[in-house]
Amino acid sequence: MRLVVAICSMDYKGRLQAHLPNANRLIMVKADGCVAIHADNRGAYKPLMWMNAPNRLVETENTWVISNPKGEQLVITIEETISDTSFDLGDDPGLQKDGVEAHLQVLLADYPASIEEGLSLTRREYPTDIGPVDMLCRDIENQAVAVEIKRRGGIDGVEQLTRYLDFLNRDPKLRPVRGIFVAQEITPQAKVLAQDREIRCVEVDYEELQGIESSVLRLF
Amino acid sequence: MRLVVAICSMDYKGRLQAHLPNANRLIMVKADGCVAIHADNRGAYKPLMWMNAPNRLVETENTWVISNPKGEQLVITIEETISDTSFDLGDDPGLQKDGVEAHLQVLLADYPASIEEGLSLTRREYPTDIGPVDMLCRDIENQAVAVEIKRRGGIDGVEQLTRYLDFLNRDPKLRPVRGIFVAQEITPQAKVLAQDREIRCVEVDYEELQGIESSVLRLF
DNA sequence: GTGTATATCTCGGGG
DNA sequence: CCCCGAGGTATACAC
Repeated sequence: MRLVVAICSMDYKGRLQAHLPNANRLIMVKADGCVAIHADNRGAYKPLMWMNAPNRLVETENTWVISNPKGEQLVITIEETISDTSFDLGDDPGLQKDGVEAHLQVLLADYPASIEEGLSLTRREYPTDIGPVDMLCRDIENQAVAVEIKRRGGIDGVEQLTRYLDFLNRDPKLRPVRGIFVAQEITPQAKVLAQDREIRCVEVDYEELQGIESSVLRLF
Repeated sequence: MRLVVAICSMDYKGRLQAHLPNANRLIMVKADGCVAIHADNRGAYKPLMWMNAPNRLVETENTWVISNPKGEQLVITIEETISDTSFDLGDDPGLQKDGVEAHLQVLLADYPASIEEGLSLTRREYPTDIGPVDMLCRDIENQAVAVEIKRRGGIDGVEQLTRYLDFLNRDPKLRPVRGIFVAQEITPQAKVLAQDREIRCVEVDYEELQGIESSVLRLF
């Protein structure tokens, strides 16, 4: 990784056009050739500009031209270099996550009854023409139930489930299919929209589910 | 901006839990207190871990604890510091963009006929109970037309326009309102969904529109 | 502050 | 390869 601190201006032309006037910034060039430019006041997450690998970096006197195969181009004009250092960091093992939607899905698939009494799982990621439903279940009356799971439930999640229901209800073997929208928290607007579509909303407690999981594990 | 290259491990606990094993990485601490960690092989855009400002950084012998008011916490354990430098970059003027959806909207608002012959603009950002439609127009037959504009048109955009149409069609002064989905490119699935909802799809050429704009400007 | 829409979103998975 | 869905999404903007 090469770290260059320099007074520079630059232009990006590709998916849009953007220009950065002259200022002091950090230019980060990673081992794989990708480039990111950061300033001191624009947040930790998003670079001011960037170019993902693979790309070609041509460096002349005071101009860097970075091009990628998709036709995007970043041109950096360096007025003054404050610092220019390089480090060999080696490969990063990457991170281990816990608590995302995928895990919430696993927990709920193990204990569908925590969504609704008598609910039993038919299949996870049940495929439709328009994409997979998180869970397809049968309720206590043996009616098909499509379950969409989100960490945070918003309008878009209700729309998604509505699409799935639309397609699932075209299948005579399943029809009629109703929907349950499950999330750790659901916005009021999403609840209103769900009610309008006759979709049930269920808010679940992630840590409580984990508690059930671990207490069951403790039994075996 | 402080740049620390170090062999370190770290744990984030907040919206989820994540762990990064020991490895050589760059820790970037910006003037506003935000922190980002980058490796040499994980892309230019997204940090391995980060903490947005505002937050509090407590640094002891070989442990950094970064906490924010929302209760998120990042703990970095430093095994060996390779480099530790600081730079005063000053404020960044920020970037100037061209070619995003907002600009596409301006161009289309100036030349609604480029969407469909005889189309005329009633109002941009026409408000509905559920949010503003990009453009409300009248067609050559004087029928109301809701136009949703995207740079790249996907399923979500069709859903959005469908919601607006649903509400607009409750207004007796407008009814019946039809929809046009406008984008530089539209995905096949979005076209299928749009056709299913009787929404017309129009793909426009941004550079061509700019050409019209500049040639008109040249006349005055 | 919450909610909604955008982003050069990025990133990963499946057809 | 494109499309879709998720993200500790971040970020801007309206209510």
